[in-house]
Amino acid sequence: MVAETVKLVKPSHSPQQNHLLAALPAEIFDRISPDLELVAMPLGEVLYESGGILHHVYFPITSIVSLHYVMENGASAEIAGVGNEGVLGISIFMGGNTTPSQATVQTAGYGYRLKARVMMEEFNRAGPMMRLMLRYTQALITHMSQTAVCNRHHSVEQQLCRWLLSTLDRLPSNELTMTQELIAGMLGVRREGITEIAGNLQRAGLISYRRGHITVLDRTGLEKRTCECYNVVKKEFHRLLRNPEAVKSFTAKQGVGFR
Amino acid sequence: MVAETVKLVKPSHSPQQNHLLAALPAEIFDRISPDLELVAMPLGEVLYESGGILHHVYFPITSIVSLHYVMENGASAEIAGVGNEGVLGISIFMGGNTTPSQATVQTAGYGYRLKARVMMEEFNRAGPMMRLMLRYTQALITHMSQTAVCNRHHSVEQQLCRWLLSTLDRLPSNELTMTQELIAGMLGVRREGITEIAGNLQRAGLISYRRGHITVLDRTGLEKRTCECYNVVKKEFHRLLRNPEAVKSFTAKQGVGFR
DNA sequence: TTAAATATGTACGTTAGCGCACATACTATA
DNA sequence: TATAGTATGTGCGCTAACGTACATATTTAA
Repeated sequence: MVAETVKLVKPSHSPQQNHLLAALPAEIFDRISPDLELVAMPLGEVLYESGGILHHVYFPITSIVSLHYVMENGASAEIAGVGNEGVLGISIFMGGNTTPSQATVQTAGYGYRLKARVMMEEFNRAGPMMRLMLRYTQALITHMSQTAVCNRHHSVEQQLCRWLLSTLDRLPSNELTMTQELIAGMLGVRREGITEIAGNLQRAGLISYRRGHITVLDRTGLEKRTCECYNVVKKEFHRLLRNPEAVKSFTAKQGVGFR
Repeated sequence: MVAETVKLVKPSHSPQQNHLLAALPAEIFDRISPDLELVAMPLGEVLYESGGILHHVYFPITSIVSLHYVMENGASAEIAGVGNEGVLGISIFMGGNTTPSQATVQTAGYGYRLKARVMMEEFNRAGPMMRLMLRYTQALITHMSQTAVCNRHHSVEQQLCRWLLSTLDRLPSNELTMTQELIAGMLGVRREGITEIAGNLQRAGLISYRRGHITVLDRTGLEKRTCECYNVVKKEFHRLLRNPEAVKSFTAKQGVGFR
């Protein structure tokens, strides 16, 4: 009873909060778990620079990281976001050890990291860890592809709704701590554009916000205003990482949670 | 002498024309080569539909295939192009066996295909074939990422130049057989826009074209007009698939050609 | 040789989003 | 509680790209 109270007051972090780690068969999880290192991931921290060598893979649990590319003129655009459903540093096992894109913490929080060497040892067993990582990478490819299409064809309003929804999917509450300036940077659009659209959404009763905080009031309403891209990506993550059939192929135990 | 003439008149197709196949160590190539099937890939052929199950991987040699997503309203946009430097059907080994995107032949030609089962047998040896495929996938991820960024920030003229250059990189001559309508479809823009820009490029002496054919006259000129994306992707392919260090890790013999 | 189909050219009004210049409001710290 | 720093609001002209509607070439098939 006492222990339970303590848990409630100070909920301890657990690797299981990351859906990929949670999906590993016990045997594998136990093998890597001594090497899992809980790390704080403060807002703005750069996990890896463009072209920089990666030393760890990161499994976010309460943080969200943005994969983006910074152009020569300083402008940038998000390629994909990664939260508790995923992992950062795929180029470690895919090969090359570095990418032209950058990874920056977009929502502060915690995550677990694993030394590149440890990940590679496990990956090279060519077992469940490898299959899980490749499946996640395939899902990430869908995410990136859809971002490309979305950037081409959809309005900033649709994209903002999509971004809000997918960020929400990775958070425990319905409040995001995020300035409009930061969101504009993610989407690669003007801050003023976000201000205007956020105002519209607020007037429509879908969100409410104050300086640096956005609360989603009507999720369904946002889903109505966003483009098909949100659902395409969500369904594909679900299919690849939770679907029973898919899961059977890498572990007989359980799938990867994805709300 | 006679044989040589015959060769010149009717140059036979060879799996080595695909840079990935050419990069495989002899032992592995010999093992899969009986299963490599030369196939014609006519313009417009759909290699796989959105959501359709893949039965083969395709290694283009003279053809170019466009990976694109078709939206609910029928509009579409290219995510990446794949020619003799690559392979189609990565979701076979990445997992999931299907993707929301579609693959359509954009430039008619030939390619070799391999049954999914054969590819998987080789991939599952977790040797050079696996590492080569993962490295290629990593390069493709960069390509897709850059497409997303490019769609967000760069002008249609820059994107057209980029598209012409990367298509040229996969062809033996400097002439593309391609209507403006098709190009517009690839880029996901209006046909009239392409007409106008192509006119500009022609007046500037960079290209010349007639109904369904475009000849690049001044490659350097196009490179000056395109955005950084072209070079980012090109360098990354080179680094991942030709760089000696990279190559050493999957074969002691040779790298993957990429002009 | 003609007709039909397809490809390219041109024009014109519309619009989403940009760049810039500020005004206003909130928040933290002195 | 003043002040500086940061976030948000608003307006305005500008431009790239869009949608639409045709005109004019060029190729293929009848």
